[in-house]
Amino acid sequence: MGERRKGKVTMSDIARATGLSPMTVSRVLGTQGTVSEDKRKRVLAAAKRLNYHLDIVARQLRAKHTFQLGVVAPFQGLVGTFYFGRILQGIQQVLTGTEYHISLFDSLSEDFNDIRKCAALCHERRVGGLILVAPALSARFPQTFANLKMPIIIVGSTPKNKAISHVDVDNYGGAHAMTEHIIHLGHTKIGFIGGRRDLQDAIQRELGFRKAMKQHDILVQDEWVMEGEYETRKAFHISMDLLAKSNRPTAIFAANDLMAYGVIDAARMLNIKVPDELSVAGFDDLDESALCVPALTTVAQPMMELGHVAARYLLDVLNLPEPPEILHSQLPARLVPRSSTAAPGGGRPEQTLDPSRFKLSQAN
Amino acid sequence: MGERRKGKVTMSDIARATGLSPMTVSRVLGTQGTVSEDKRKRVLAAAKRLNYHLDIVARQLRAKHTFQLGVVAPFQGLVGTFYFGRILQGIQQVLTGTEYHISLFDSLSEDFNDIRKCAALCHERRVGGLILVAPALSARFPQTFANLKMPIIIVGSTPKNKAISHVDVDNYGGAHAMTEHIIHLGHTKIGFIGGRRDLQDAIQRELGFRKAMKQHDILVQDEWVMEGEYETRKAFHISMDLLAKSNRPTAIFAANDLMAYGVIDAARMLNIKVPDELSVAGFDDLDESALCVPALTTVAQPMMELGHVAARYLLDVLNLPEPPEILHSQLPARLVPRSSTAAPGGGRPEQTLDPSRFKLSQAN
DNA sequence: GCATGTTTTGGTATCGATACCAACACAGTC
DNA sequence: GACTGTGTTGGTATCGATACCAAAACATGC
Repeated sequence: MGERRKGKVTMSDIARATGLSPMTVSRVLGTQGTVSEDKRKRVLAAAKRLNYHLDIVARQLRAKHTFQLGVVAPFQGLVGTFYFGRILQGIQQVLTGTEYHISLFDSLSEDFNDIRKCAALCHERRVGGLILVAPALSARFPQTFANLKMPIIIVGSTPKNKAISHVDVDNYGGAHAMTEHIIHLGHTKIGFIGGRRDLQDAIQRELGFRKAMKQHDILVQDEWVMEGEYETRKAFHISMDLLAKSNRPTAIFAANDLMAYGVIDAARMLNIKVPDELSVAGFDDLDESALCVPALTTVAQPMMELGHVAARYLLDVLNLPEPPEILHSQLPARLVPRSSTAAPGGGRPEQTLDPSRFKLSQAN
Repeated sequence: MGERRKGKVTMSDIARATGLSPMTVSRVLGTQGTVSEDKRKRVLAAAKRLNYHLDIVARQLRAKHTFQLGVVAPFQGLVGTFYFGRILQGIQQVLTGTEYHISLFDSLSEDFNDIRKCAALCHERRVGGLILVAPALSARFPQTFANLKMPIIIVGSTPKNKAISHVDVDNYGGAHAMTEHIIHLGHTKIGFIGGRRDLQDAIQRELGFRKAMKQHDILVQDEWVMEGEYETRKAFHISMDLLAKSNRPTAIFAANDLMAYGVIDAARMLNIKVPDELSVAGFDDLDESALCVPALTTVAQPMMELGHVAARYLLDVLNLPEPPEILHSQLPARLVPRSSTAAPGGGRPEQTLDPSRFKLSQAN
């Protein structure tokens, strides 16, 4: 049975083996076009017998369609993160079952002008569309890709150029909701630790905080608002200084969970009880946040859904007959109250050891 | 100057524009073969003027070489992790500057028999080689891919089939070193929390622990050895039970950092001081481990280097004229002593607030 | 029977770049 | 001038699958 050639088995080989034309074989194996049941079976049998594998490269050349979506992201700093993993999972979930696949590009791979190189690469590889995962976004970045004239969507950031589709989390709304949660608990002395002010999401979260404070006529104390760079260590230092002051806030809203951990650590060092003497809130809902002590009150972001929306949008652009509109989508962030926040002054309605700590948040 | 066609600009277009043959154009733009300086400039100028972009798909078809390396990993559960991010970064670092690129495949994308589908896919896409990132490894898994007869290397796991190359971290050695570190501090009452016993690395870490104990003639107390599933929550529960006993260990070695956090949390709940009354050690050296209080003594794994080794191996197989040997590589894990371990009984030579906490570990 | 419509099949050109071989130019040497 | 060698060019076939068109097979109506 093994009439193997040394090289690759092609459709022509099958055509020869079955006595049919290559075109008929293609119709069977390429899964389109009508072929009589009889011959279809003969072809499939021969394909199996010869261990045939379709060559996608050849198909791509002829079909002018690679069935690849490019995902562009800065490897350094993003790829190993919670966020990116979820987004990628979301994209893959949508792509599973379709013929499309992910092609990954590193937006920072070489030197600085690499953005253009990266764009050129996507062009060369003929990806059908691009998903730019970009929490920090220089203005030039999306523009360079927009010039490629291929379908494109930005995830996790809001570009200035309104002609470019994007999907992002409602950081503003999430921060606003969290601030209101803290206010409703009865706090008025509220501190805020933000992220780097050149990051879109950090800016939005701070704006949400300030807006809520203003709406409730609570003064934002400048010395209680700090920039924390989104990392635990810096937030810890800042908090040590802040909490050592005689006049300190009764609640601190950190713009991400990592920083909230730092605040909690600092409080612990200074023997300040959380949440009795200090409420702490974060943003992100990392896996650990449901599990740490005390379980962290935070804002969950629908990261996986970002991936869903982005992938579905590109598939629609590529496959629907209708001319697809530009998409500007903001997915809501969800408040997740846990036990690191409580009413000020220890009059606490919650237990210290929150039972919810032992339930995994069903975030996303 | 804009003599644009509506469709794609091809090398033939440039040939026509310059009056040269397509072959000469190819030699310039394909960057191989010798062409006189004069004509080279003419071609490059025309290419720029016409906004030419090389079509990699066409080249791939002719060259029988896609310059793609497949990276196969279970998206669910791995892609968003610290480990995977670092490995991927390592791979990309090696690939940067070469013509190769990463093509990502989800080993769990559909149903269970998908492993074969996934393998077929890699075949169809003509990837030059495969990197299987697989912390948990069924025996069938690598075998299915090995049948593809393409260069392949397994990362983060050690396959039974010795004919398949792999690169892994020396979990055994790392655990052994950590156990000795604890013993050298003076501990003899040492507990161990392992990972799931169906995971290779968990098994190796436990073996390393037991070996070191044996070598130092210290009895392993069965009730102090537990299975913790690599997660904070379970480890916390286990530790609460364990530490509440009248006869409890003076040191606990958790087989990963997440579980060590759980141990520390439990100790805190029970008012047991770390490291004065209980030393705690982990394994992984997550970013947080250098920053938490107390900074965690742990074992750093060279994840990025795993990616380096794997990618370099495949490039060598694909490009070196020599027949490349099968690679079995174990990279050493590095002991990172911090302040969560100390001599037993509070006779501690270290400060409670370790200054090293404020230095980022330069791991990887 | 013939005209007409529908479905199945085959031949051939093509996607865009490159491998291979043959042709050609220009040195330098006898 | 003829001969060899090196370096540069062009023509053509090809990678493997599919688009397009034409031919063939079959069914249906008059």
